[in-house]
Amino acid sequence: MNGGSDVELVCKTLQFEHKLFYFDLKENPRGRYLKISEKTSATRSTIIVPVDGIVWFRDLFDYYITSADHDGVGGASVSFSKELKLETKVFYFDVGENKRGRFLKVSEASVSRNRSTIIVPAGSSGEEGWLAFKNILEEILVTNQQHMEPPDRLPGLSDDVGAGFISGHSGLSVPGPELNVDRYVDLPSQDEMGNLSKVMRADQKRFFFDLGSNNRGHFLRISEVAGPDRSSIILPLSGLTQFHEMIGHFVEVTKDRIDGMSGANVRTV
DNA sequence: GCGGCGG
Repeated sequence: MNGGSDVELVCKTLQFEHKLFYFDLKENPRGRYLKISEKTSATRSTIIVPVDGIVWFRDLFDYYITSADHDGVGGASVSFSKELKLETKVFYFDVGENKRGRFLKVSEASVSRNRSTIIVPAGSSGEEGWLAFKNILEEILVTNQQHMEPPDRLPGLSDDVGAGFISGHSGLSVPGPELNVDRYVDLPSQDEMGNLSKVMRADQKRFFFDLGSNNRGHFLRISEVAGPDRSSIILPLSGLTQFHEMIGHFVEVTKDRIDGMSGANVRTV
């Protein structure tokens, strides 16, 4: 509801069948987001996607396009439902079919707002609608990365996932197809956030966890050190909660195999 | 000249 103050960075429209989709990449002090609205003559509905989610939307559309191709057209309607958790929101992707054709329903559920939904028709001869939609997302991703480097990173940590959009460096912490791990690794500028380092061992291996930051934002570096070699993964803090859930998932799934061993050899440096 | 079963 905060009208006006948000800057529009990119505006695109897609007309498909009798719907008109608006894509507005906008920015406000909390970060960037993509507003996607679907407009028909009587109806307008909107979902708000945090910048970091655009790449996932692109991938999901791609997924539905390719898996629909791979699958026979006609026949039983496939319903691969997926859900995408971004910050405080959950987006649900569902394919459906009725007499009008196949469609992809994307709905956003967030606290304190009623669920909003956009529905993207697949098209009559394949998945042209989804394809066109994906292409727009692609263009927006490119524009966001190339021409629109955010000015200055805002101060403050953004691992508070309850707070809404992450600040400042949003567009650059996207775990996109070309995540530049090297760039992160070689610009350490470490420890301006505190002494938060931990080490753990598993079997013969040692793993270091280090919070760090560079001009692109804050991150957690997890390194496996073997002799002179160190290999790391660099996790933007915006992904930390999701990472945690991932680990939790696998802990759960492998529970019976690792019972009694957890936590035995973790210590703080 | 459309239309999407959830509440």
